[in-house]
Amino acid sequence: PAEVDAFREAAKAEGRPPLFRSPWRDADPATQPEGTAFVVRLKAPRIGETAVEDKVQGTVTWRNDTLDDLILLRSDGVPTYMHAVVVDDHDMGVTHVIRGDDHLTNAARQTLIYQAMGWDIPIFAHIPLIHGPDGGKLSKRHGALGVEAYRDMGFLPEAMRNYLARLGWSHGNDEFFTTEQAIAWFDLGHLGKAPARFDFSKLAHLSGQHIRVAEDAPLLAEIEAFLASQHRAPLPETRRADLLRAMPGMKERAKTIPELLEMGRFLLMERPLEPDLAAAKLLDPPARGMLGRLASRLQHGEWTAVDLETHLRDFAAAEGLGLGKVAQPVRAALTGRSVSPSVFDMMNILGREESLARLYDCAKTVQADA
RNA sequence: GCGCCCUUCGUCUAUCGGUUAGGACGUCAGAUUUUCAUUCUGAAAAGACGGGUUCGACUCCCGUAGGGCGUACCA
Repeated sequence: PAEVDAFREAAKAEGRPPLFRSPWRDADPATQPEGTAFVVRLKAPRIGETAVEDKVQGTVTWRNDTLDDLILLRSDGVPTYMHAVVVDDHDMGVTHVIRGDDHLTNAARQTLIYQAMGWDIPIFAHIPLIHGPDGGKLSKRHGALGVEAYRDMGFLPEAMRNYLARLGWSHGNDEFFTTEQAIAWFDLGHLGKAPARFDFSKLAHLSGQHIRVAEDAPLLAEIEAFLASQHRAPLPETRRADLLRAMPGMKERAKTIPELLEMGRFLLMERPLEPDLAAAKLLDPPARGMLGRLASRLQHGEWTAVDLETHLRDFAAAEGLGLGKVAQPVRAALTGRSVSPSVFDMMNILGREESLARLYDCAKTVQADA
């Protein structure tokens, strides 16, 4: 090691490439000093060039004098990675080596080992790396995240696969596809060569698309898995069926699992609801009075989403109000929020009893105030 | 420093010598809508730069600039 360090420093000082040229390369084994630790290096060719036929990068060549005599066995006798992968891949009968672009030079060095062993060289494909949104390298300290982090953010796994596949690879103008389609379509020929930047907006958009076309039951399972991974309380058994019924209305307006969960919140809340700031603003005294009159009117009659819409429209007309003036306070009373799925859908799923109870909760408050 | 690679709208990409350079995300403007989100319509937006080759270059070649990866007795 001391010998190598000294060599490198001298080389640097003289402006030569710091490739180590061992003085022992051609030495007679008999002249080896007794008892000194040593490494075993590959006696690599110093003339000619080495080419890697890469399925993505094309033919890439290196002059052999720019490649050094890499270490095969460390002084403690343990093989290096470079040596071990080649032997392992050969023994395992590996035919294709597909990995990150950062291994491209390793392909050249490994080719040297394959050639020295007289083994067939596998097919190489070095795919471009992914960079951060700022174009910089995607390292740990630059915000690189493991897949678990994306799961924790609530992106649908199917969307994540869709997005990642599309990063650096294309299939014509297809942007949205299933994992099955990606598997059927994927080919080394349509991979790009340049690194791609990670774009959260596009991922979110795709996630929303996948949520919208997903079946209700698997989505509920995703919500439960999400809750579990966040160490949050599981969904009450009694609410699962209602949540499933509400799912069509929920999934239209969510891009991630937490957003989906938020849309189902109205089913998970217990009376009396605590309105947030925006909802409280909608529930001013006149609105509360109006809710009381509406609730009374909804005591009887059909209770389906379409009937409810008709009733609310009629009621709004009777009050001389636009539908929005009625629906927003109703939404606030029903959910404690200003954002939610359709009020008609929610009332339908909540049922007459619970819906009216929530409306009366708000109507009562105004009487108490007065 | 040396070696290798990369470079089309802000971003992901299509194009494999002849196109009004297409699509998607995002942005902006409209429409629809009970909120939000959708959905729909429209708009702005690109071949890093300089030389060649060619009847003709985003596309092929050279150079420049910028970026990335590699350069361990790590994997």
